[in-house]
Amino acid sequence: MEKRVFKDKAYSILATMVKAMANPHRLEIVDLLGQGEKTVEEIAGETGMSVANTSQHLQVLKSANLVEIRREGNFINYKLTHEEIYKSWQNLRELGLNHIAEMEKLVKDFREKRNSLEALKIDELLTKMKSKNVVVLDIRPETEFQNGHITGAINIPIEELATQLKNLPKNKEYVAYCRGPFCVFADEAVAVLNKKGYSAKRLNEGFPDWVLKGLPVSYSKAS
Amino acid sequence: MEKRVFKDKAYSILATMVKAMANPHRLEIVDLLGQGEKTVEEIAGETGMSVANTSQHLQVLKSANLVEIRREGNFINYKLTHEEIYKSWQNLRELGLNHIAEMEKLVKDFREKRNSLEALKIDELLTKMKSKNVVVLDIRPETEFQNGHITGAINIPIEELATQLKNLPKNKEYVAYCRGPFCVFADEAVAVLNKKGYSAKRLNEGFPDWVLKGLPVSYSKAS
DNA sequence: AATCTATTCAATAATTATATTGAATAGTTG
DNA sequence: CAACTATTCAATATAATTATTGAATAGATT
Repeated sequence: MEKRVFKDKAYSILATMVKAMANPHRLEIVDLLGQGEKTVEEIAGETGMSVANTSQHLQVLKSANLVEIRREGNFINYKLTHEEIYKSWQNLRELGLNHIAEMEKLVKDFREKRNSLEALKIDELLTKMKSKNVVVLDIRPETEFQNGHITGAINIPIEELATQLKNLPKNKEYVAYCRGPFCVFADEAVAVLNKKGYSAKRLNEGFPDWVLKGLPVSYSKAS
Repeated sequence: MEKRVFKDKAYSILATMVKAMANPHRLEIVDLLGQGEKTVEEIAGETGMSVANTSQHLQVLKSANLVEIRREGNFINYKLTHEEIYKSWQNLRELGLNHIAEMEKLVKDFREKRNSLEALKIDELLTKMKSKNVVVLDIRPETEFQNGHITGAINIPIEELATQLKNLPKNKEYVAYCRGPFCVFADEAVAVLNKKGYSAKRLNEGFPDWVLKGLPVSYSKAS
């Protein structure tokens, strides 16, 4: 095969894969599936899209082999085909967060209103976990927590936070995390906690980022 | 700002960036600019595109802040705005190379014909460089070599290989590298060397990958 | 200032991507 | 097997992407 033909094919194959990611909805789906498998309906619900549109975007991801399905009764569960796919997304996400001014401003404005601007990096949390009496809060839905969570974290889904406050002593330091930098459960939790007089910050990254760093993870069986 | 609005904006900003990469020609340009800055004409020449089309694609990359320009007389030099951009490309490239069957087959077929299938990884080259009498050949054009190369490598641009053979002893082991996995200078060099009875393999990765690993690099001034 | 040169722009045509709607399908449940 | 449910498909309209052509521009050279 000739040189130029080879290159054209190589870059085309890769561009096809990149194109499959090059859409806001599909990036959000990839981000969401970093938590584990989800049904079409769940994905539609989380992303605010219609089911038909969600399905169509999932087909695009599936054609590019970025996601695969597992049938379970009437439901079809989608998941990422490889962990590396989340890694690539994470990489692109960091590129945007670090170098697109518009992106920085968007996150800053959003977090300022929720007192969650002063966020911790994973490395900073690790230091705190060793030396301080810090409580790590997982603000994701219960099923995602059961699927895997930071070892030592306690699960308080955002809707339960208000009623759980009475069990949280005020003399501790709180770090809230959820799915990733664009997951706002943690921001909402920090807003509530700070308002009630707690010392709370959010973790910049989310659970999948913790996993990719090879840090300790625990699971809990559904009851 | 409302939750959904925030997410829509965040994923849209990132999708705009990813879209800027989601094209075979633009991926090739990003790959090429990993070697350092190039003029529009040079990029057009290397990629086999018309100058007008190249310019148009460069505008797309520039709008996304992936590349920036430096004027020099009549010429405009394009370069990547950040090293992380190459890193993201590298990441996507590896994803494709490892998980797209079509991609694996393409590379395998191409290299089999050139006896360059048995390629070394950077880590393997490092081991060899310590213990063996290996000669590292940089097959890129002279200007790219001068801009930075693997410390200890000698530069033999592909057109000069035939005439330089007389200076290469046959009792050594040769490892040829160029720009990256899709750069075929190294494959061509390996094909020539093996045909002439040398023991030669190509390096899987290219010079930018060596740099991103933080390995030793040398420069040479233009004469 | 006139000419030259590298690059960009504008207009076009062809192709591809997207969201919406409602119908079709495949598997489950009664 | 009929009814149901989750998902996919097909058709449509609108919008975005791409390569080509030739003209325009901005800076350098004479």
